[in-house]
Amino acid sequence: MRTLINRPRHTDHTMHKPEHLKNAGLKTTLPRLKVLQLFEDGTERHLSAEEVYKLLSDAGELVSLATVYRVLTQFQQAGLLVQHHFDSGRSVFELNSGKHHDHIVCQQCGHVEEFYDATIEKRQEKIAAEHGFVIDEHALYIYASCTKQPCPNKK
Amino acid sequence: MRTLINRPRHTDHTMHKPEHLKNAGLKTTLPRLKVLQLFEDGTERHLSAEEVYKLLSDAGELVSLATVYRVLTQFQQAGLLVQHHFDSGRSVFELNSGKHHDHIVCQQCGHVEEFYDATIEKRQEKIAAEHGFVIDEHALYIYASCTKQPCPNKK
DNA sequence: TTCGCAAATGAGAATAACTATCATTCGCAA
DNA sequence: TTGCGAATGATAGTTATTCTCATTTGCGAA
Ligand SMILES: [Mn+2]
Ligand SMILES: [Mn+2]
Ligand SMILES: [Zn+2]
Ligand SMILES: [Zn+2]
Repeated sequence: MRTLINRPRHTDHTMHKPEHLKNAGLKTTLPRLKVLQLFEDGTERHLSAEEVYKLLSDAGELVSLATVYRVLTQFQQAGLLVQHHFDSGRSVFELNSGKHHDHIVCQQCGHVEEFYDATIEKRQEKIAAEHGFVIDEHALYIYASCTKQPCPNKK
Repeated sequence: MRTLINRPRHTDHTMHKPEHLKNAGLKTTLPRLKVLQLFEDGTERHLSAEEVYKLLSDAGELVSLATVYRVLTQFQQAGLLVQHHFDSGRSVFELNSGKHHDHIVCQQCGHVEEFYDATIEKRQEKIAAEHGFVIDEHALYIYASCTKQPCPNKK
């Protein structure tokens, strides 16, 4: 996982956070910056509200849980984050890369792999059309077990 | 949807409910029979715990909500029912037909269409294998809108 | 048939993951 | 700087589901 040290300089492509918030029509506040920072650090791609709260708390960055929930929802509505509903019972968020993808979730360690398959995507459209529907969105979750035992992703 | 009228006679394949429960290693109790009956009637294929509870209550068949939850979980573990997690926030159950299928959920009316696509299924296996995983299970939910307005399934 | 008793149920308390309320604080435009 | 509407924190409230425990029930043994 990449660290924050020796981060590349700002460019049109890598804006810093305040710009992101401005563009999303959200005013620049400390809690919003901290939450966004966490996702942009990229250490963990898929985070639940509780995890965001814990990670910030552990880093001495206190943001109330209510605010974490509010901010995550706002970011998702603004298109900064996308939300997923894994079987775990709580939703997880990730930075919106602009590229749709689906997920493989390891049953041993919870590790998440991403994939995109054009064939599957096309077939879905076809199936929906055949049934008289147009797709708003879809979710494909593959729950799987690592073939290399013990699971190398398990820490 | 198929009706209960002119149901075929019992055969090895179409057992009546007490047999189902016996086979599943569950003792034959009134609440279990009532819940199973509801699903075997086939009027509604995909039911949440709350819906099962309401349908039974409305029919004068009182079964406590706690028992409905317990029984649904037991049936699912016994392989009589399968459980799905639509985006709604509550899980729904359906009779285990033995034939895997995925779902299209209408965003207008909540109507659920079922489909099976061999191409998608095969691709999933391939993708999992490529990533070093073997699939335990998967869920593909297509959230869609009816192209014929207004939605003909909306009651 | 009737017993005995482990298993199942019902009523309601408890939990987990959110969501709403509201008094206080903060960001920012003037 | 100041003023004020938006954002936050603390906490109460919801919703879906699970747990606890006193009471009832299914069913094999007698
Ligand atoms: Mn992802
Ligand atoms: Mn189905
Ligand atoms: Zn996809
Ligand atoms: Zn499938």
